[in-house]
Amino acid sequence: MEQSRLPMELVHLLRGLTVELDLFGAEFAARHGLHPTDLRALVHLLDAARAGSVVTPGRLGEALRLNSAGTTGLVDRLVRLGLIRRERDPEDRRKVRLVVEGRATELGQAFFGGLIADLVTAMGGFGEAELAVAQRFLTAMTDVVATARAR
Amino acid sequence: MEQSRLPMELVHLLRGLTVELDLFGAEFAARHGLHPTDLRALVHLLDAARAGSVVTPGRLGEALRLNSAGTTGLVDRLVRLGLIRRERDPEDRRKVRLVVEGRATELGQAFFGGLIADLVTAMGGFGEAELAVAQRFLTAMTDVVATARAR
DNA sequence: GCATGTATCTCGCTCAGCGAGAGAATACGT
DNA sequence: ACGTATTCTCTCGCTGAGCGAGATACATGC
Repeated sequence: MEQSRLPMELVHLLRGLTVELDLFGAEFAARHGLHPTDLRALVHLLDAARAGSVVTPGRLGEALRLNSAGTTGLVDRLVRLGLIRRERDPEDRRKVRLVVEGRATELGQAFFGGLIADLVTAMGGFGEAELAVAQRFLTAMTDVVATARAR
Repeated sequence: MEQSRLPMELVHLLRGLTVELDLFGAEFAARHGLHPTDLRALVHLLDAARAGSVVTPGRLGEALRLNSAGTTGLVDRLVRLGLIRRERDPEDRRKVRLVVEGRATELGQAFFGGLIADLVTAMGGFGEAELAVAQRFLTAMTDVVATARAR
């Protein structure tokens, strides 16, 4: 029988949170007729669009750990759903730019909008200093996972 | 141009953390020749085993959002990998008990062991009061997601 | 006993993703 | 310039995870 310690409880909380977020995403995806991978791609594309960076099939596939054949299939699906369109890069005509359509932004808003608002509201129950602690904590944990992954 | 606020930064941190953890899991799974679903199932089975509760194909499929056909296939894979075995429930002979083998526990240890140790070490950089804040924060965020999911 | 319900499995199918490699455009060495 | 290597994307054929429909076996209420 091991003693109940705070760190282990926190580990389980972290895992539980990711499980909930994954399920939330999976259920949202299913409700909108797209696959988990499609949603992950959408998130990546919207992030890039907000950051103003160009996404090509190659970069998208790399981010999602798909090979080129799978990536082509994914992009085909997103195009068929009217979420993105292909555009030849005039600078390097081997490349294809993936441009997000209005529908994609709307869908992203529907996905994140409500949840983000709820999360921010819940953060209202914490003081500025406490949120700063949470920030430091999350950053530290993310770094640990990223480092472990790199190994 | 919106002002940069702490809550939004925290939302992004939460998302980034789940992405890292998902990738960590996916890469571990690939390295051991199993699919993301198999790993999710393994985690669920080990959790249940630790809690001393019985898992049937029905319960497992429900937890993973698979239908009965997919669940049978999943269980077949795990059996073939030597991670679990089927056992008829003597109380209700329609049911099958999924019993984890030693290999499964070892694999779970290999998956979680190192990461958990690193996470706990990183938590050493925080005071008791700070960890308590992190705990309250994570609990609140998990509740928000769970509630949003239930809607 | 018979109908109804529950737990699991079988069958046939769809389609996401893989490996291999082709096609098209660019970069580079000489 | 010119052929060769490299880069980016797409095509083809295939495997297998997961689905819908339904079969099978056991349990339970009338």
